[in-house]
Amino acid sequence: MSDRPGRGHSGTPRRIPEATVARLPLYYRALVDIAEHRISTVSSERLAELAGVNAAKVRKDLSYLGSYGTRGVGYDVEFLLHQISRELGLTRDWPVAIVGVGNLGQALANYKGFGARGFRIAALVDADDDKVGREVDGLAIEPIRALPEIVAERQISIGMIATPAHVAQEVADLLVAAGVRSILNFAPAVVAVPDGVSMRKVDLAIELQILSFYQLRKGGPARRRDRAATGAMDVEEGLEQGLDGLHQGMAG
Amino acid sequence: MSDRPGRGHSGTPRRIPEATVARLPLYYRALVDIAEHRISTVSSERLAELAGVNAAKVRKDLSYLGSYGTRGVGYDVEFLLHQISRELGLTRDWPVAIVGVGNLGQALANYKGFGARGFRIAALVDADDDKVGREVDGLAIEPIRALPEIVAERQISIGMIATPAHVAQEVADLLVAAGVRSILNFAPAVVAVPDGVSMRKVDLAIELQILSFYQLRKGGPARRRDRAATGAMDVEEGLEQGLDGLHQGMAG
DNA sequence: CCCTCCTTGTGCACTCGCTCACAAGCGCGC
DNA sequence: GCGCGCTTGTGAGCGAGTGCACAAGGAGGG
Repeated sequence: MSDRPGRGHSGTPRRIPEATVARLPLYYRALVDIAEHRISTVSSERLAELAGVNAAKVRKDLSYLGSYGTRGVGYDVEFLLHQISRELGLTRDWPVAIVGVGNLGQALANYKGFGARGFRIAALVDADDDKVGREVDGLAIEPIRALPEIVAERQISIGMIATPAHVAQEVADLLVAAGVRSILNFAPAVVAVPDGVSMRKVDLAIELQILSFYQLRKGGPARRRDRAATGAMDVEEGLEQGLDGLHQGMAG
Repeated sequence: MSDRPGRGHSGTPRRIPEATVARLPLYYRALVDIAEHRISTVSSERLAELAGVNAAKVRKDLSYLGSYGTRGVGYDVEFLLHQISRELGLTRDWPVAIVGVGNLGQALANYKGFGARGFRIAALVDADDDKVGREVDGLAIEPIRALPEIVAERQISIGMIATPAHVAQEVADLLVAAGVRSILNFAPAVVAVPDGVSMRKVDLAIELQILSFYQLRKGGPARRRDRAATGAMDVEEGLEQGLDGLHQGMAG
């Protein structure tokens, strides 16, 4: 791993395309799996398979980070894992605040998949005074008027909006005013943020509508279901053993 | 996504680009808002503003559906609403099955935003026999081995995977084998489906990692927070009234 | 009936991302 | 030491999506 050819400066080596950034977490996840199997080297082809993308894309994506592979051999799993972690900021602690502790907010607070990657729920905030003081997963719900102090004192960098749609913009404004620069919006509403603030949105209803669009073009929901010609029997034969596996594994 | 949008030549007037399909739900939502205000006509510019996109894009997107506008006037709100509803299949009933009734599955089952658009939770399925029989939001949890009958009898067309990652592929196979052709995957795992089955995924951890990537490039989480030069005071002045509004509106 | 105003619909140029194909380069065996 | 096989890294071509700018064309007033 000799130093990168070209500018070996502490800043960004190259500009990483947005599409690549969105795939880095997939590679990260695949690499964690591989590392757990005590495998020390992985090819772009194998990594592509595990991440559900194509091999050329993997190579090009990884080349944006630097020349971390060895021709004829592949990528060192641990080293690549470290590089991607560093690039994504997964070596740090990222305190997160959840605004709106309804169904979704509670589910997010209880979700165990975050902490492992360094995303730690550091605050639960709600405007409903009846909810304030209640605990969810060991964390007390706090009033939204305390947001500025909470954000400042706990160094909160990411805010999640899990409120009804009609207050999403107000909540976003409050988060921005408090100093939050990254927002993940779960409310089904268009939310604008000023320059310098990142916003991503997750909208379940939209995903369903996209699915229903394509399902319509397949013959609609009422049409008689004919087996897909390819692979139907394979899947069906795997059904029994699938059930066995599920009973052990699926904890919800 | 796995299925190519262009393949079915069953009477589609034009092929609608995938990017446009993904925006139709935004227009739909904006139009519903407009219709509630008793406004009968809307321009592409106004619609763009409400949907959070650019006006030329709105016009091009809508032109794929047909020439539904009137030059010099705009679009008829009710008519356009009807056309988009029809295109997205929102005039129909779409029974949905949720597999995996943990935190996320329960939150999805309780979420009220679906039914209004025709997406009705018709089944809750889990592999854990201790959960079977319990009710969530008035719907009993059923054993996963009953999935084939459930899907067939209730005409279920969409399946949501809300299980742990390591069983997501098995659950997807079971859904496909049972006849489901549209899947929304919430499990943080790569899931492959055969041709003819649509799959979309929602991964909260990935969204957070993307946010943290960009936040790192802004100066990182530990840096002292300096107010954004532009607009900071405006936002802050709006803070008090924002709180007032929130107390009335935010029900969580 | 015509003219003007307004907004739609779209041709065009540009950017971004994807895929292919292949040269470059590393390790290993002979 | 040398070639051989394997895998990376990347240049080039291509297709999708975006935004501009403008022609096309209703509506309404004079």
